[in-house]
Amino acid sequence: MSQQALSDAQFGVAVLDWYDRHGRKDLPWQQGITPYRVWVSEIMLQQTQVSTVLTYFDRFMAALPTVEALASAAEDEVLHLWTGLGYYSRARNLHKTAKLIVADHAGEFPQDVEQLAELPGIGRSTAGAIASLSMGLRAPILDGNVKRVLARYAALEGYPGEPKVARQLWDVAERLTPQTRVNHYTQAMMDLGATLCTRSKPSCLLCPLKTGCRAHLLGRETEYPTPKPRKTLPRKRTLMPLLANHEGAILLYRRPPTGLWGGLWSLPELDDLTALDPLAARHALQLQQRRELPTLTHTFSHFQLSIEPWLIRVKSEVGAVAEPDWLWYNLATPPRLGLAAPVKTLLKRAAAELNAGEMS
DNA sequence: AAGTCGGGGGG
DNA sequence: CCCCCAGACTT
Repeated sequence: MSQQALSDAQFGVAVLDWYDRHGRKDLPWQQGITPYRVWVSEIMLQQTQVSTVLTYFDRFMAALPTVEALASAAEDEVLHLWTGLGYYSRARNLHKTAKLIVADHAGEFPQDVEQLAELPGIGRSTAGAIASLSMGLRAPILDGNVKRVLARYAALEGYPGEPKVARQLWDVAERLTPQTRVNHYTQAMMDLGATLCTRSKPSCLLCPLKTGCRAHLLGRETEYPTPKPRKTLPRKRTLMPLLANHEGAILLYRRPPTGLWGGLWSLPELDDLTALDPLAARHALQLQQRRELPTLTHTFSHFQLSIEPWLIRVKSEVGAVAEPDWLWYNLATPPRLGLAAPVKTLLKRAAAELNAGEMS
């Protein structure tokens, strides 16, 4: 295998070869394959992990072995068989579709992706899965596994939930789907995503696509696909006192080596002003004038921090700060040390405030 | 484009 | 705790 990107044809060959060696072939819905069995399994597997579906599929098929049996079953019976699986509209749509197939299609599934996708509960991806897995039709799928494989293979930027990105993914999926053995190809793509190309810690060294995978070549596998953008980040607030002594120095402490702002020097964090007294006592400080500065908002990847800074004049005994991991940060002759970004901003503001105070 | 539907597994 | 899972449908 060359170290260059794979051609579309080579992609299909690599995937099919991997399927022959490592693809899953023993799942219940892979035995005695019919459109009905594949359909039921695909609906169950929507947003539901294989291990969960395993405990439902056989029982459902034993109770309702044919589309006719399902069509004539009571809805209560269908929902009973679905109990615990969640997303119960899937069961209701399953029932509806069974009735439609019996009534309008003589009990036979439409041999056509577009018609399949018109049925209740069957979208484009599920239609592609039914068509390819049970009918041998050349149709792409795009479930969570395949999205991940393709987004990494093409190093496709953007959240797949955006229509523009989804369209690009479908284009890639369409282009890479081979002309033959589409059933094995479809199964292999899902298996790749489920077993090797996992969300975290993917097993790239075992992957048949590693020589052509752009994300892997960039060493950025886990950066694709772009995760769902968090809408409203959790909000937290904190009060940061800028304790300024008479030499124009601010009290900082060093954060623990790991975690947020690990090892950086930062301002103390308090829930409110009442927490100030213990802090002052701890460092032998006499609190004097204090004034609130404008609130500063800092956004982390996982939450938004609202910082309420207070500039507080203090009188300290000489050499009072004896504890390790605390220091007086002299604004006039700043030492070279790591500062959290908002802390740096606040120190700058404090310096301006203190200078202005002296001039007035 | 965003919200809804659900229970379970994994980090 | 949060995110995600063989998505589809509604608003």
